[in-house]
Amino acid sequence: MDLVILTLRSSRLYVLLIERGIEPFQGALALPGGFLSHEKEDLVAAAHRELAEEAGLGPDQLHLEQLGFYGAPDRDPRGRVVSAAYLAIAPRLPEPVAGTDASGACWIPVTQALAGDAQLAFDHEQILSDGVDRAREKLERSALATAFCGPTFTIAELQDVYEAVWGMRLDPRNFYRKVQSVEGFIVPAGPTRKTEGGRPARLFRPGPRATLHPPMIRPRGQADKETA
Amino acid sequence: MDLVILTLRSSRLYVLLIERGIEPFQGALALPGGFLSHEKEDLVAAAHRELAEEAGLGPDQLHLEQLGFYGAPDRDPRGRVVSAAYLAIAPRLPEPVAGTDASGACWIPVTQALAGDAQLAFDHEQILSDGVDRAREKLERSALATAFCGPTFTIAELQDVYEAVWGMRLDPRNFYRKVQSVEGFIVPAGPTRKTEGGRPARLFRPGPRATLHPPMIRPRGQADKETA
DNA sequence: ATAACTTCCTGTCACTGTGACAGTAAGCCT
DNA sequence: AGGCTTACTGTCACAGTGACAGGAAGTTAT
Repeated sequence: MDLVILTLRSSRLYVLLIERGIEPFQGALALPGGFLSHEKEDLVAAAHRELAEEAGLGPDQLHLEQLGFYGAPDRDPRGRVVSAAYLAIAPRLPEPVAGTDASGACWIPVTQALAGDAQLAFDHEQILSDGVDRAREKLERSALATAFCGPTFTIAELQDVYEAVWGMRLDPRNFYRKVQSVEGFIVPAGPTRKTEGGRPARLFRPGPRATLHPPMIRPRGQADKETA
Repeated sequence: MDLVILTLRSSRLYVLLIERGIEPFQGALALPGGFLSHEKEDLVAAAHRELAEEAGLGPDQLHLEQLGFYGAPDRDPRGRVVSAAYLAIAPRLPEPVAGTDASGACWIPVTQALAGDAQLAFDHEQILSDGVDRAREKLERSALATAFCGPTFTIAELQDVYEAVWGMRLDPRNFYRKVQSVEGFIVPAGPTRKTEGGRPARLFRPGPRATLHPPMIRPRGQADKETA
């Protein structure tokens, strides 16, 4: 079982990778994962267990969904290993990795992990790519973006999520209009305010609606955020 | 491994089901499937093999994609069985099931299979429901609908696909405008014509474009086709 | 042949939602 | 008080859709 754990750090999309301590691919970076422990363990429960062990993440305030299964006969030199991949979205975390048992766990920018120069073990580059694609698509027509944020957030923070995952800049004014027009996407969280430099921003919570209608539109063929 | 094989028959969406000959769930309807035969067989190859055995469908002119894995500990009374589910879309077929080795294979309307009165084996009702949902979503932003048709088709036939899968009626004039405006979705297939009652219709082939921009819009909260 | 009928295809108009802008409001700092 | 930063509100043109009517091209009936 492999896990694609995504989060946001300083306006960039990061993935949790682990340096392998054993062969094959010793020393290379790989997605966290493992095998099923008990005979009667649920797959989702196993994913949550791995998530707690490797990243110290509890099952609350965390999005977890099936990504796919990867079963090419030659993906593992030891023989046929069919792996179930899960996609997890974690909110912003204060510290990279807290007390875990994994040796070399670290957050790596997705752009860097997929650049090609960082060789990932097995077919993990493909799995990571599929996971990021899934996240990009789900931002369009679901409220998944709120999973990247804490319990409350500002609209600017939410926009930051979209820009980091999609890798492009968005117009703040149109973004405000859009997220406010979709009823039930985000709801005001009291008159509370948080500040950081300029005028205080209103806080919001995730709303009851899970699907966005009409969907968020991802501009096509636009310049990458990195080049801006 | 389980297969959700969908097709269109007389403007309705059908799924291929098989009456189980052995316990557990003997006599109940189930999705076709099987276990991996050779140690080094690819998963997709295994799906194609099952597809040929159970439904007589070759790998050409057939859409096949991963659907998900189902691993609840109690899904099979014999113990933990993790199953990989595939979604297959087959074009209109002249006869239900040709010379296959499966005993009681038959096409069943999806509405009937999901009605609840037809108890499916294991968690196959859930898998089928997920497969139909996947197909519904992919019709919105991909050219998957052409997989339900033969090598050439009319626009009315394509609309039939959308109406059957979505379970709702669409306006033919707006549908014409929409599919023609998306460049590369469908391309004219010669000046050929086919007829059936009224004015002959132009024939089209699937175009090079796999994704639809802007996407096909599924009307929300509309009356079901069956009630019209 | 002509009319009726079927199905295929083309237009038109109002409205929703977006892209692309400028401008105001509300806090901090000097 | 002025300047700076960030948060928020409006306005206009345009693309795309929903909801209609009407013409085009065949078959069948009279």
